[in-house]
Amino acid sequence: MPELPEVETVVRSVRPHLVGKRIVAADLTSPHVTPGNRGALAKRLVGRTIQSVTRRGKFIQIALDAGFLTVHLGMTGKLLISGAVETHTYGVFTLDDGVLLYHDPRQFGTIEWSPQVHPRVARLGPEPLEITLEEFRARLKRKTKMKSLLLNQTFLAGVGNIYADESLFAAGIHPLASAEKLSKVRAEKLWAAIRGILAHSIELGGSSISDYVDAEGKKGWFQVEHRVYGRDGEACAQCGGPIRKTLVAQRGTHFCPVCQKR
DNA sequence: GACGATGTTGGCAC
DNA sequence: GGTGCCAACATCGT
Repeated sequence: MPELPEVETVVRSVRPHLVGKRIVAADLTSPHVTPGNRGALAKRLVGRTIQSVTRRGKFIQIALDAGFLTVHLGMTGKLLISGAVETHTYGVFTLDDGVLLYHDPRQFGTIEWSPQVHPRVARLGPEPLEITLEEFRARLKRKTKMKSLLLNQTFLAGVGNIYADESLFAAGIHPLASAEKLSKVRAEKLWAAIRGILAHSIELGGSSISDYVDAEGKKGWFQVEHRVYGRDGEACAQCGGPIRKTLVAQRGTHFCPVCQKR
């Protein structure tokens, strides 16, 4: 589900319900989502006050008056500020005013506490909406395929499968194109495409592919703007030829063989 | 019912 | 530092 625009949307929707609230109870029930001693984690959280909720890459950082609660939604994670406890609800945070639920059928997501900024967050590359063109170009100097590089969170933080495919299409770059051989002009096109697409998606509340919703249960609408992702066999919006789907870096990769050159 | 695919990441072998 | 492959897990479509 969640790439940068979806996580940003979740953060914006959950923030006003959390900041300033105190955690009075935490019920954690998945060894995958909350590895280690869950009882000890719950105990550590009780009594803490939430100071801020921010996004870094695809991570949600909840700053407490002692340490950080870092949430990654994995493929199917959801944070909800209301609703019932269901089969795949693996976190229930009772607040002095309200509740925060974590729901994650596949349990690829994680909720972890750390005294400082989480090491997984510390390792992330720059934010795509903040990086300068100069720095972006400098970071392209790697012997790898563009699709793989865009998925690498140490290159840029927050781009996933959907936005990698959409950005490459918008810039007219083949997913297998070599990163280090990208021309100056095409590098700038890609830099601008990533920014434009992520920003536009945030405006539309992200992409709701299967059942993605924000913390208040609202769907996003950027999926209707997808030009290649999930459009295998459909006509390309630019040339009318068929969009193709292949496998790159073990991930389904959608592109237009006519509009995207290596 | 079996099989393959799904928005993510990490570990392993090479 | 790369790539390729597999792993975690549940659900849905063919």
